[in-house]
Amino acid sequence: MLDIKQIRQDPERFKVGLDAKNSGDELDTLLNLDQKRREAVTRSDELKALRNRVSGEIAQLKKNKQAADDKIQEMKQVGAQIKTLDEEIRQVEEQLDAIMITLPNLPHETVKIGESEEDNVFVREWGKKPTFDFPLIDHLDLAEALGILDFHSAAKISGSGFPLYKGAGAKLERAFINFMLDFHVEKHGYQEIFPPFLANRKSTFGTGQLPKLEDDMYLDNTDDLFLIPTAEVPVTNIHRDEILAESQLPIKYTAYSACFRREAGSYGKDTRGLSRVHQFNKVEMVRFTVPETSYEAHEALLKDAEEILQALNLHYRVVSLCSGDLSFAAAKCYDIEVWAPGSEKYFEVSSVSNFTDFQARRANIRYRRTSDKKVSYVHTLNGSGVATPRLMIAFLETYQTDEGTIIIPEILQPYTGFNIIKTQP
RNA sequence: GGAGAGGUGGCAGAGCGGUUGAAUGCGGCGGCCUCGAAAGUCGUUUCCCGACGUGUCGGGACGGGGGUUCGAAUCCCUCCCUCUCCGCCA
Repeated sequence: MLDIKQIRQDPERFKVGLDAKNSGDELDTLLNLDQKRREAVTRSDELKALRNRVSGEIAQLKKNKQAADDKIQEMKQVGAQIKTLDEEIRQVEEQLDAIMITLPNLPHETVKIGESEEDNVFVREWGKKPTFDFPLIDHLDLAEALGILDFHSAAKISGSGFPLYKGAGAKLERAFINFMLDFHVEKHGYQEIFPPFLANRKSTFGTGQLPKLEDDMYLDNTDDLFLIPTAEVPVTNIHRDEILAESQLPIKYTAYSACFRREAGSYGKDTRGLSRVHQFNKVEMVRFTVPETSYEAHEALLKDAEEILQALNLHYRVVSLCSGDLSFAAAKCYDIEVWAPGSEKYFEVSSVSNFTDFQARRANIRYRRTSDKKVSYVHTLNGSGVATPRLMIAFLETYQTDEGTIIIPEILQPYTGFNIIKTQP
């Protein structure tokens, strides 16, 4: 959520920022409604002040056993006026909110103005594309031949786009998760969280999925709960409606969760095998910081995610999203794309975003400054560290042998308990 | 799912129609005391909205929403949540 006071003070800045995010220009309507609201609030407050004063007088009169009927009659009128005004205010606020909740965060000054993915900026790469002296197979053919991935059974159980891992494949998936969690806890100092996988409307609104992305989430209608599309939702909402002490910041959480996405209408491009699925596993990192340090934290978060791929010795590149490709709540975002040699493609395995005070304002997450005891909004950030399906793609394709087996790098062996994946029985 | 109890400030816990933003205690912060600390003691300690000389004034908030009333933390309705017991269940 943006700050209506800031918009009021400097509409031009917001106009420019929203344009950069290809977002509608409802600013004039918004400012008119804001004006209307403030005028009505002032009138209502004046009447309430009158009512409070006279009600006090009535109380005195009654105490002294004197008649107060004329004052009571008068206040009855005032009460009716207040009711009408408050109803008017409620309606104006409803219209105001309807616009406010659809306005995206403004892009940071370092973000390139652009339309789409095409305009994203290359930041850096790590390692290089590995070379092989035998013909490569892509992850789906590899995994099905090895018997570690079974989409056919999953389709029978649930539908298309649900992975089912078997044997060493299941163990490898679990190894990824445990390896990443331990890494972030032990090397990067995050506190581990195991959150609920279903979240209510307030939570999904707080992180910015609602209202725009409602159709992208699975909804349990009976209880009005959403299957989380990312652990960002429950973990960020841990501190919803709280005022933290500055001394508590920064807060660093990491959490594994299953993630559920309907991915409606995304059939066609880039959907082969594990590249786009309805349910996947992800280890997420979430940070809460004071505003002054959020961009430093953003860079640190990016490095925390990168180190996972470095530890697994997988080649990747980092891009900085242009304004038009930024998500609704993000002010700045890096994507990490891992190289999959069999598919000959880069796959996005991590999005690392700074939401500044946008989510904090929606979720009402604040902190009290030590210096002047004033309360203001924290900055929230998160990044995948990382999502497993595309990691699996890159991993299988990078570590394949000419015999169709998969070599497990040493760092992962304590988690898998084996050093090679051969055809499953 | 059924029955009962309850949701008040950072926490505990009063108030149950008329200066109650809210007693009291704990915690926090500041002063005094002390070489220093503890103890003691005095003071202080919520957030949101609006107006303007930015500090003051006005309004609002006692789980959320609605109602009754001149006036609601206090009465009524409704939803949510927590606890206890019963039922069901991994």
